[in-house]
This record gives sequence, structure tokens and C-alpha cells, in this order.
Amino acid sequence: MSNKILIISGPTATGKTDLAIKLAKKYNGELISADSRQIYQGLNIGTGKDHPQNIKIHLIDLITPHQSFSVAQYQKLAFQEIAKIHQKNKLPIIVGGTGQYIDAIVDPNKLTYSIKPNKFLRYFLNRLPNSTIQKIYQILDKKNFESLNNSEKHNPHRLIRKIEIFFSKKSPPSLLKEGMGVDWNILHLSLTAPTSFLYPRIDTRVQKRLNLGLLDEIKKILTQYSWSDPGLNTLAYKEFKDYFSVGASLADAQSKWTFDEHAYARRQLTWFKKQKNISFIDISKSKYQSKIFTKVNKWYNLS
RNA sequence: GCCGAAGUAGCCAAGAUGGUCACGGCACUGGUCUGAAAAACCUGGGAUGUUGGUUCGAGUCCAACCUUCGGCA
Repeated sequence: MSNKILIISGPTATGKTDLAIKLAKKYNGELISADSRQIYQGLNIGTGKDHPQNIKIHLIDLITPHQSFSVAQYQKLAFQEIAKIHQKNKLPIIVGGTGQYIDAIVDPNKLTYSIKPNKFLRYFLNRLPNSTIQKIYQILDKKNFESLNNSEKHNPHRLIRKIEIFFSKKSPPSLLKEGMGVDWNILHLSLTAPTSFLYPRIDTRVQKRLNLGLLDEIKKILTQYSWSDPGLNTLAYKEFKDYFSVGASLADAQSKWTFDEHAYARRQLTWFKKQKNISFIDISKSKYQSKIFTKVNKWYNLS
């Protein structure tokens, strides 16, 4: 066997981790995080690393807040972890809310992932107005520029990445050469709920994290890192920048943070909605957990 | 009870001398995404406290009423 992978995804505050821990116990599994923020050391309360200490979760606490990270790196590491867990004849359980990271596992054939970021180019382009970036890309690659939708044309990150790809030498090696992902048997469960159900849960969790001492954690982080470090561009941290640096009110920071969490949850729902081969589980419905265990059980024992 | 100020979407808020049924921001909605993704973007709907009056025409002027805030009692 040993080609099965269980994925638990979904927006924030749906109880993914708790569920995944239960599943891991029952099915002899090991957890792999798919979370772009829990990879940062020191960002604990704000990113929700509140799972029991005796539970091992792979791919968290990988780097410090002044380092940057990306999907391609995640993909590589996740493949390694999956392989290790399979070798132990255990079930890898991917749990997280970063849709892009999960996508890199489910659909690994992303050719451009081998094209590395060009720091110099990014530094240069990042200080230009978007209209100029557009013109540059238009001149370089008129055809592709015109095929972009409105959202992409106004998105400097995406435009810069496209320019980066244009300048790189073509013919990126396919990851499929390594044979990763070709024979996996994946069950992808995505937790979901109406926003009217999610928002109150988010709100209480925000309050809870403040009570747990988030502000002290931020204070401590600020002794070593600065607001411009990539790790601090994270919900639960970035909203407190004005509070700490300009003396803005705590209430404003908290409500800003809360609303950012709502918007984040919406984006996640939008992302997962259009992914293929997902079973959605509405956690606002009763007995959703038993539905999950039934589904997993059937999948685990068959095939 | 009297005097003053104010009432524009869930919240904040613009609106020279009355004239395209009203600027924005937040929230909320739907969407985009191939090495920044808890990122970075695109999109949509919703309002002039109430009732009258003046006027060709009122958020803008007048009256009454209602509500809120401040002061005096």
C-alpha cells in the first residue's frame, strides 16, 4: 500500500488540526502542515500553533521571520516528508489552509516552480508604478500580456513574476521526472461552513489569542525582528504595527485583525471551492465528524 | 422643561452660492491566482430621520415632529 495521502483543508477556524490529530491517531498517521505562516519560528500564538505538545507536526517552525519562503520550497520538503512517512508504512495527513501549498502536492506538475525568484529584478521592479510594470511586460510579451485578466494586470506581484519567468532560460525540468505524485491515492476533505457560522468563531478565537498573551509574543519578536521582515507580514501581527510603533489604539488593531481574518476565510473558501476532487464537509451541520470518519474509513480500507 | 448643535448605507464620512437622485474609507458580496499566497489583486450591491412646505428643481432653504449629544435648570 503506502501510496495514500489524506488531506484536510479548509478556511481558518474550522478545526482542521483537531480533526487531523484524531485521524492520525486512528489511522496511524503523521501530520504535515500546509500552512505558510506556521513555518515561522516564534510566531506561535498568532498563527495558532496551539496543538498538544506531544503531537509532532512536520513542516512547522522551519525558518526565522526574516527569511522568505515559497511554494516551490514547500513542495520539495513536503514530497520528502511524504516519502519518509510512506516508508514507515504510515499515513501522511496534510493539514492546512494554504491552498496554494496543497495544490502543489495534489497537482505537482507546475513547470514554472523550477524558475527561481530573481531578487535583483524584483527589487528593481518593485519600486516602479504598476502602469510601468505593465508596459514592460507588454513590450516583452505582448501576446501573454493581452491574455491577462483585469485582476492580473493590476497585480504587481503577478506581473513581476511573469517578467521573471520571461527572462529565465526556458525548458524547466519537470518535477514529474522524479515520479512524484503520479501514483498517489489522495483523499482530500475540505471543511467548510457558511460565513455566518465562521465569523463568530473567528471573533472569539481572536479574543482568545489576545488573552493568551499575543501582545507579549509580538513584543518579544520585535526585539529581534522588524516590521519589514517577511514573517511579520502575517495576520495577527501586521495589524498591530501601528499599535506598537505609533501608539494607535488596541481596539482598532483588534477590529482590523478580526476583519482581516474574515476576508482571509473568504479567500480560502473561494480557493477551495474551485479545486477538483474535493469532498466538502460542512461543519455547521450536525454529525459532520462521523461523516468524515465514515468516508476516511471507506477510503482507507478499500483500494 | 428651556437653550444650543446634529441627524447622509451596519460604521466613519464628503457634498461652494439649492441643479447630472450623492466622493470616499471600513464592513459585507462574488471572483483572480503555476517560487511573495495569512501575499498581491479584480468586482458588486446598499444611503439623504419623519411629515409637510417654498421652488421648474432640495441632502442643501422653511415648519412641525422624532432621535442623539452638549449646556442650563
